[in-house]
Amino acid sequence: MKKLRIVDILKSEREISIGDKLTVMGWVRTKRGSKNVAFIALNDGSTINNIQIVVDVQSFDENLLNKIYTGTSLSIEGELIESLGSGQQVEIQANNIKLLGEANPDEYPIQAKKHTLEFLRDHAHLRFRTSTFSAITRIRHAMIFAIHKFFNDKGFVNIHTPIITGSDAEGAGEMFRVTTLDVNNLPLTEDKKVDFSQDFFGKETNLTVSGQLEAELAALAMGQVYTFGPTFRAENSNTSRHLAEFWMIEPEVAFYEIDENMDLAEDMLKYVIKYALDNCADDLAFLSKRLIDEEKSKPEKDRAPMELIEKLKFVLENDFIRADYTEAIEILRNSKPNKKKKFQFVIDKWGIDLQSEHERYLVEKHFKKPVILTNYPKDIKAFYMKQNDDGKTVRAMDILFPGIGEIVGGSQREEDYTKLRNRMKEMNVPEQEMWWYLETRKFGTVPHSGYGLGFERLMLFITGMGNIRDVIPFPRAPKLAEF
RNA sequence: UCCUCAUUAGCUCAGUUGGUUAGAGCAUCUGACUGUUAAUCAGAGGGUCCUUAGUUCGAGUCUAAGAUGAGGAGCCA
Repeated sequence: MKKLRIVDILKSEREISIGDKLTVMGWVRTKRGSKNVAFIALNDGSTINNIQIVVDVQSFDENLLNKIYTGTSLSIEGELIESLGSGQQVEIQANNIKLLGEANPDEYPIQAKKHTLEFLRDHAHLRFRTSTFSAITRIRHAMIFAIHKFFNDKGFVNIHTPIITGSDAEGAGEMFRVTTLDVNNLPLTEDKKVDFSQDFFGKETNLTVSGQLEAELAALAMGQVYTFGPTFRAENSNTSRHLAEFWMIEPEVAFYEIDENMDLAEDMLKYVIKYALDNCADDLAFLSKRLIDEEKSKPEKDRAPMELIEKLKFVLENDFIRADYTEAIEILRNSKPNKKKKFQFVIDKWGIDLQSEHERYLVEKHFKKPVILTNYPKDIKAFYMKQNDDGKTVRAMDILFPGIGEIVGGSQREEDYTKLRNRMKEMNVPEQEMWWYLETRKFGTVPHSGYGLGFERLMLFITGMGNIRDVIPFPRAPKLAEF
């Protein structure tokens, strides 16, 4: 008997016809019914949609049927029939039901009703079984695949940069230490410091906070490379936009100026959005509906101006705004909230860093589109960014998205050996630990650019979810490592 | 880490000015009924009111500390 996944049973060009026998396996979403007939909505994770199993109650053992609840796993042999009900086109008339695994309703926490996302976070091992989370998980896969496809089709080479790093000079945040030393009995040097020469690597090591520096090494030989790997930040960040362990995409391209870098980032974002619209229509429709329901409980002024799919199409069809930091400061300085001192941080002079409230004003109120800001003051950006001729700014670019803030951060890199070395000295970046990075500027240096995209931030945008802990299966954050 | 708010049945929530035996919907159980769509109808069971200390004759309700969660901020992707 043919074993089929639910997605393949429900699609229009299916392998089997009405009247054919088949086997289907999955988990019960709901069971309804009575003495004569029962209906089981079965889901196997292959699609957001369920297949309806029709059970003639009289021809089955009552004890078996009494054990079928939400969460129970079943193997069904039956016949594909056209549905007599109105909610679906086809369904399966069960001939044989095998109970694979019981789910005691007194203990099984997931019910056939709406649960809060907070509750599901506490049951992360079971939340894959909900419609919302299975939709997110399928979309997440599609986005991973789309990103690799985008870069592969453009001839990029994927680089696995190290997860354990011996350099603590990347300056991108607090790091998690990696050690095999006995933390209850640390070896000490003569001056009572921990003796890391006895550690596994013979030196201090940490989990990576960015693959960029290593990706640059590869780009300065391979031309076009990208990384897509786990990234770790030990910051005590308790927000809906931060994780301690997240996935980052970092393309790095030789012979690339900042404008080409912006084009690449915009093309990539639009490519993956289109990929989602083309390949995840059912899941997006479900999430859109879910979001609309959720918005109904909010006051009208706090509601999103567009529903999810409309928003994705809008971003796809419009050019991102490109503006200089200096222009942004002028816009903000002359803005109503600034003049009325509604901003918590009033914009008074050139050179200050933009706060979330400013970025949100630019994206959501002023431009009403994604915005790429460039040419930031050098003092608020990293040491490796290319210095402009004005002596004040660097060729940084941040892409700001509505509702999410900074989704991409990148720059043209400083390729001049002397300028880079001087900047490292000014910013107290230890030169001796970065000798390998500097050597790429000493030997055959070329202009190059790259950026970092936070994958989970992209997922927030694509799915319309509000909390980053709901777009990754097993979130890591302060006090959160249960699952 | 800071600010604000929250924590009551398995889940989502209500609970008046501090006052008798803490309620509802869903879920579960029992029964009825039905090609049902998170089925419906009737009934039943189900509580460490987050924890600790305090105020009070009396605390779900007031105070303090702590835990956990949410929203916002900082850091950033």
